[in-house]
Amino acid sequence: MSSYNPDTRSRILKAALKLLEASQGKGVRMTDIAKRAGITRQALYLHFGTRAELLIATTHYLDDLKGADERLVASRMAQTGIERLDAFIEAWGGYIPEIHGIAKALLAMMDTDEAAAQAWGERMQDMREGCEAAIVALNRDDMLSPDYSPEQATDILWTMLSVRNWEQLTIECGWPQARYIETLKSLARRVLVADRTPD
Amino acid sequence: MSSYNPDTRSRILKAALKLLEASQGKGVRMTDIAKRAGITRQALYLHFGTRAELLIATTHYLDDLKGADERLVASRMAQTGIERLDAFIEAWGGYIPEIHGIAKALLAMMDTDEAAAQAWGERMQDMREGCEAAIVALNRDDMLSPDYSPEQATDILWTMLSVRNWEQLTIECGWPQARYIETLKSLARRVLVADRTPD
DNA sequence: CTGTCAATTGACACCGTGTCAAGTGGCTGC
DNA sequence: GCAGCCACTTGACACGGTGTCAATTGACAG
Repeated sequence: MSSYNPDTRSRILKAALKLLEASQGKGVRMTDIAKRAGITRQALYLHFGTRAELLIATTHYLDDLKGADERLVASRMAQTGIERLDAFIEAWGGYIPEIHGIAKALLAMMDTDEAAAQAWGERMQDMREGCEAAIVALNRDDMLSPDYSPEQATDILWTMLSVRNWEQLTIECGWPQARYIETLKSLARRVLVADRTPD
Repeated sequence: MSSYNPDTRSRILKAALKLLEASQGKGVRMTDIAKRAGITRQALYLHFGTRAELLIATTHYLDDLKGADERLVASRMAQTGIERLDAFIEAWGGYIPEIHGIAKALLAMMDTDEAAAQAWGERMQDMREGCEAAIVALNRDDMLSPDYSPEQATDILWTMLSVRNWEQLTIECGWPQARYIETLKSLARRVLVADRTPD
């Protein structure tokens, strides 16, 4: 279902990636990808059954390329809960711009395409686990705000770190990436970390 | 361009609204709306030039119906900055579920349709003004966190209150509406209001 | 020399939006 | 009572994008 000439296959993935990055995920058609990969549109379907399948494969390709797992796993090395929270925000927040194009394309298909919705959902679930791990670490250190249960805190962190929010702050509000990261770290602390006022 | 039989026109708007609400904005075609309004698809185009135009008209119809302006303006009556922040979050946060269906449909068109993008952008700009007013009031009371400029604070509040975030928390995380409102109020305070620890 | 197989060419179906031309039926004014 | 207007209908079609199919080409392998 996906193992013809491996050379062509990765040429397709590269083409898809480039186009999606360049156009921020908007208006990239099968024809365009084929053209850029130097094959015909129909040949695309010899490698990927549907547009959604190709897009999903592209995200995995990107993950490998950028070492997504390594980055996120690294954030688990941090000692204290707070360090871990910071490290996770840096890792994920720094990864968003890299996946933004493809993420947007997938996001746009979600409403109409079941497979796309599921694939994106899975990725978001993975990301959520990172949030949860940070919250658990915070809680272990007795530093989680008493206002929220670990689950609620996870929901909040997960929502704060959504791709849409990154889009809104950096693209719509014009924040530089560095400010995005710094502000999100500060926001997360204010919201999730217990006040240590009396000490 | 939009003034034939006013009866039919509002029947169309009602139909569009019902369908968009019922289906959360997903998969509502011109045919469906026409059918529900009791006319043909082609007749729709006698009243609204394009799907985007119809959707936009539907949002205005909804605003009138629900008294959107009144609600949001009411939040400006509050005395202190903090009251105003709370009032605004309650007003807007309470309005989101009502517009969610149509908002999602419009949101989905944004990538492909210039007019839809612009219309949604304008609405979000209006909403942003509400955020800004609350921030300014907070600042006037000397209660705005020194960590953020009024503009940055507005960006943050505006992003926190996005429809997408509401969707994620209520629909994906399963939060009841009341919890959404309460949590967002508490979040906004923690983030935007200056610490009054020493007194 | 034959078979295999990736890829090509060209055609077509499906869907949803938007357009057009000709027809229908009701109400209005003279 | 009929002429004309006008909202709406019917039916057809174009367009763009995805997905499918059949027949063909050309390379390489045994």
